[in-house]
Amino acid sequence: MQPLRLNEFLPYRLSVLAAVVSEGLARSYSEQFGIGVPEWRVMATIGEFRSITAKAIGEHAHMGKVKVSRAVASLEGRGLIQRTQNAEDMREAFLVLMPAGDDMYRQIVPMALGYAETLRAGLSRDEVAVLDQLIDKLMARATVMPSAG
Amino acid sequence: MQPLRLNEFLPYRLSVLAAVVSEGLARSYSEQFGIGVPEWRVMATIGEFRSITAKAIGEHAHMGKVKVSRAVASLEGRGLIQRTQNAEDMREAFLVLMPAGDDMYRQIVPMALGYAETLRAGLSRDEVAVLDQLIDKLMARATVMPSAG
DNA sequence: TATTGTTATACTCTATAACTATA
DNA sequence: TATAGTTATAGAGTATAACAATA
Repeated sequence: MQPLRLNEFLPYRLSVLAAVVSEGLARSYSEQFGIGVPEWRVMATIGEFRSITAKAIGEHAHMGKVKVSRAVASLEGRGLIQRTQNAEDMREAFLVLMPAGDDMYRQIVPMALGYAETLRAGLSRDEVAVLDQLIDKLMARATVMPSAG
Repeated sequence: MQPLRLNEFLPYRLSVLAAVVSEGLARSYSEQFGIGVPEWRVMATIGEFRSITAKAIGEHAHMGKVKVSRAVASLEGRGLIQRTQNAEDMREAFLVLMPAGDDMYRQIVPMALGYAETLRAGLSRDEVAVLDQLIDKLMARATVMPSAG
């Protein structure tokens, strides 16, 4: 049987890397702004699109509707975002950043971009490009794969 | 302000990729063998070293002592592993796979390696090598980084 | 005093499904 | 019937610290 060395095993390596990276960034914005990963992803998505429904956020930020709903409720309760029902389909609402949310967003974005920049700082321009391609390819494979075994 | 597009943001991309990859693999062994990620990591580490303490497992598999302790208790309760106190330091115990655990391990390893192989199947030999280097570099950066901002 | 490992506590997160309102 | 979104429930996972045993 082929040996399996955990520290050379791709799924394990990706999992640990993502956890370390995610925790490093999340610690910053959770300490400074008191929000968690789901709230950050919702704010980032609203900030990116300016006005968007909960469903579209879930699709864009890889979150289920329950998680989106709870993050939205939390952000709305803190006055960071506002929802306005769509008059043409009263089931859904458009979400936008309130001034306080926009302030926070404008503080988090440079910090987050700086974090990603620092991460990439050890890589050459070519390596950065290859990294992005590799992530895309692996995502495509992993998404299509039925399951192992 | 520089825009932040979530789907181009490295920490987010790594997080989603790792989650998709990890879930695909974990679904297989959880359905077939009824173990979760911590149990799999403990078994993989014992299988790799044949005999090892809980503390060393935690260091090797990036798990806290509480998580290791609970995974070990679960695996021991199912007769998959056995612990033997170290006569030279009675605080710790060496863990080994029992026959049933070894059987399971020998079924999971080829499946897990096959999964990783399928993941990499779309990559060239060069890309695989670069990927491993990139993960190492990013891990080193992320581990050293104090926090963002 | 420090270390290995376990247990307790409270807390958070999650998955599922039931539910409301609207289409 | 189907969809957008919320709420309920229960179960799993987590962090922290307290704890026992040993060094």
